[in-house]
Amino acid sequence: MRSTAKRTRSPRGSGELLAEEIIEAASELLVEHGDDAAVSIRAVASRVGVTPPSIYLHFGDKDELLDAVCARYFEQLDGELAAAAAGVDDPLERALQQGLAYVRFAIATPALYRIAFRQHAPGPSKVDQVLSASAFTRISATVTELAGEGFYPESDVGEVVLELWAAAHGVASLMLAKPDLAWGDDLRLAETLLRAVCLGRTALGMLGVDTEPDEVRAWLRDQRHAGR
Amino acid sequence: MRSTAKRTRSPRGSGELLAEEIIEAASELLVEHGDDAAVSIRAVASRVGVTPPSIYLHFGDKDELLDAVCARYFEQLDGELAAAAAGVDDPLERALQQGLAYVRFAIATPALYRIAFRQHAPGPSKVDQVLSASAFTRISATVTELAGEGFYPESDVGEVVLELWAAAHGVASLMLAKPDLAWGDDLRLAETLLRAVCLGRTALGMLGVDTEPDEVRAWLRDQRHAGR
DNA sequence: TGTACATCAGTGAACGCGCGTTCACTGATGTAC
DNA sequence: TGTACATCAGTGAACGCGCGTTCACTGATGTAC
Repeated sequence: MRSTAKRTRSPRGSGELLAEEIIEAASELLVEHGDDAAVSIRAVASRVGVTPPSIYLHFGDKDELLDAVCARYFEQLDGELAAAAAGVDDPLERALQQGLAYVRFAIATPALYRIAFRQHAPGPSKVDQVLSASAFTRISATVTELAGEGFYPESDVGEVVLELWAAAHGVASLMLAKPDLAWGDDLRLAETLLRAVCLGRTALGMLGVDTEPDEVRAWLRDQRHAGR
Repeated sequence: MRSTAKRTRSPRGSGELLAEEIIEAASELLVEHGDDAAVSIRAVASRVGVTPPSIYLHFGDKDELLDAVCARYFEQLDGELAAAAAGVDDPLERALQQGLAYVRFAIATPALYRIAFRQHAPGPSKVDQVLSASAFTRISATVTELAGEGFYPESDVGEVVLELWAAAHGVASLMLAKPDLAWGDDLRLAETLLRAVCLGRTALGMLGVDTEPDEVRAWLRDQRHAGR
């Protein structure tokens, strides 16, 4: 473990500086090694240029540090989503772009993404707070706008948000876990999937097709026979 | 770690028996503790009623053991998918049922599911072989049948399979990672998502709507205005 | 039928390692008088 | 202006632990003659 040059002692007022450096160092270790085994208290301390016990001046234990890393990661994700949405007026297109930005962000930082979704103790955590205050809210806003335009009933917004998230998460996560599958060169598959989630229910709903399997099937059969 | 009663020595011919017992013990540890940290060579050996070095008579190292556990898990998944498909004649309904069975299986065994998707060394592994020989093939068969009925062009089958898998994986994985979100009581959300993936592209395709964002948007606007 | 031997599933003890965390400590900096 | 003191960011050394893995070994079983 290459240790960095000795850092100069923080000024009196705030050790917040070191806390930031520690989070940064842990994130970098994850990005560079692509493996959470690379993140030990010792490795993080060494990269910051500080001794291991110093970490405990700023974080109660290792778990708290990892939580902070994830919280910061979700803040960055929110930034990416904001950037992807900037200047995109149509809410449908915006939902798509945000979904794609999500997938891009995830596959660019596999180890961080994986650790951000590690299981943690039940109950409210800092990570969940940050997440629901930023990225989640941003997606919700877009979907709410879609609902406002009549794409879905307002009461479906929460559900649609979860479906979009699940779709984006699914494709990103699976691409990371099984990179040898035929994903194609770009994110076209992700795009198709996200579009199906955004529009599928709308299209069916507008055509007056109920979501009951039997009715969907019957409708599709009719369509097929009519179309031939 | 409670150790089990001493087991009797395996008969001469095959130590395959112990290998099976070891895989089983490791799986049980994952299910019971819900945490991969609970699976150590020592813990597995102790549960089988054997000393740690015995494990190495059957598996080259810990990673090989975990691979075997995952391979077995995917075989079981295939069994679940088969059971879910049994007696369901309509391929659309079958795709839906298989997707739901996938989600149910995953959330019933969180730790196993998580470890089955851990990152492993690139290149062909036993896990991937098993997976592509069983569950993956089973889903492909259903989707191929859908294509045969005209739901998609044959050339889209591979893509649709990945989309279905990503959707099922996404919802399962996210439900496990963020159980506090508003998932509802049953798998209705998963069902809606899977249906959107199965039907969304079909519905749009049948209506002659191209998948280009602009055209989709225009079409939806028309629909909305016409419908009001 | 009896005996020497090969086989091989499993043992017992130990290895070195890196881990998270604790604790008494240092020493530079700011503050009170 | 000078001095004693409080503060507190960071140190150095060590703790106990459980881990994966190795290695020489045992002892029951089957086989050859």
